[in-house]
Amino acid sequence: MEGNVAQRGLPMLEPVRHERADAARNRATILAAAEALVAEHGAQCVTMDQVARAAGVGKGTLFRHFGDRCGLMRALLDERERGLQEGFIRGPAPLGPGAPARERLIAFGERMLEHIEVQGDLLVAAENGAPGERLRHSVYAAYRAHVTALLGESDYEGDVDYLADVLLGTLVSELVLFQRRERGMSQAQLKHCWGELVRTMLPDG
Amino acid sequence: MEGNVAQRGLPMLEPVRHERADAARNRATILAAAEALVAEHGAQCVTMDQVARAAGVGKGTLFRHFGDRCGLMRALLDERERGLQEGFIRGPAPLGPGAPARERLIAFGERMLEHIEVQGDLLVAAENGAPGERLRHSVYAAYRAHVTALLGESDYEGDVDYLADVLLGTLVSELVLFQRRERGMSQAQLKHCWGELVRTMLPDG
DNA sequence: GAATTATGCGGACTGTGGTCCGGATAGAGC
DNA sequence: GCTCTATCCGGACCACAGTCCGCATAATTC
Repeated sequence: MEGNVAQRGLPMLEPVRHERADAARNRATILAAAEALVAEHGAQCVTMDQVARAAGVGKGTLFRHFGDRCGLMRALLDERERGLQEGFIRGPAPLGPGAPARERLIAFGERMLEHIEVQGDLLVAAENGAPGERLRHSVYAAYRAHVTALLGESDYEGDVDYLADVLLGTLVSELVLFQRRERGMSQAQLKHCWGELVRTMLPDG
Repeated sequence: MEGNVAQRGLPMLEPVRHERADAARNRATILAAAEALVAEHGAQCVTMDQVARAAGVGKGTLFRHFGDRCGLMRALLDERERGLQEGFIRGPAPLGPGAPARERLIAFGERMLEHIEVQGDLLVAAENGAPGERLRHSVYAAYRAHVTALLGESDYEGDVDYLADVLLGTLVSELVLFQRRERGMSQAQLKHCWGELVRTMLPDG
């Protein structure tokens, strides 16, 4: 697990002893097997036993590497999620720096909606853990920090931390998928509504 | 289960055959047992087997009456939740009719925050079901209809259905409990932020 | 390359939510 | 009261997430 933490770029106090070669091999095998199974059956329908069997690995190995089901799903999302964050932090405007905060925020939401469009079921599976776990997790913290920073740049006068939670609540994958699939809203509509929402909250720039 | 539906006041096409006496007795016994267990151990720590044993009833009975764990939790919340809805619909202003839409909306959120304060864990347990189930459920639909109606009364120009989801997303018990317990926000702070949020979205009355 | 140790492995095991179905029984009709 | 049937009951059963621990082995040290 520590090896994994190191790979994810999370803070660490001292060099983590590198993972044993067989462990690294197993992690890769598991991820590949899980990815294939998810692609074939959908994230909701893949069981941990299936993944273990497909990877030719014991269940214990699976859980030691990824902690729990959500951890495995997050690991599958990890690469693409890091790509997202790159775009927010260092990518071209309006997503990245260079545009006014309001435009960046709108672009952020639109990007997230696209992400949900593609990774929806996986996101739901990854967020579907113990109560509050989603909010405690570093991915949420990163998004929140980004939104909070943008709100701080703007001339919004209220509590930016609170508003960040409000805005991110709008982009919860469970909700967005519901709006898309069961309320029949198009992605364009959702993007438009998001834009209007942000414009209403941040009237100028 | 149909008997339950009738009790809850949901739409029904024709008179539901009344529930057998033993079934009604069992439902009451189960609810009493569940309430006691939840009061003692907290909703998260109560298992369905425990409830069945405490009620002196088979597991099958439990699940036939309440569908699943969330259903049982919802049933425990039911009475108080109906009280809430009464207050919104027919209670005194500013919660009920008589006040301007914006004031009613603010009062609505404050009332919900108080509800979460008291029933938090039970609410989380009740919402913690299959993905999207929460949103599909009639309780959410009722809240949403109420908020949508209030927004419709106001002079808000955007998509009121979308805004209703946004506002209700702010009042998700998982999020509120996180803000209260792990972010150290007071209830007064949350109420204040909610009020500011609504005032920002609906600048005039 | 032998000995030692930390790390990883596997799969049996547990706890829990949820299903199923043979048997019991309340209530209706007589 | 007797019969009949729709409804309900109970608990054995299943699926799945997650744990545990004795065994295997990669890495390290000499």
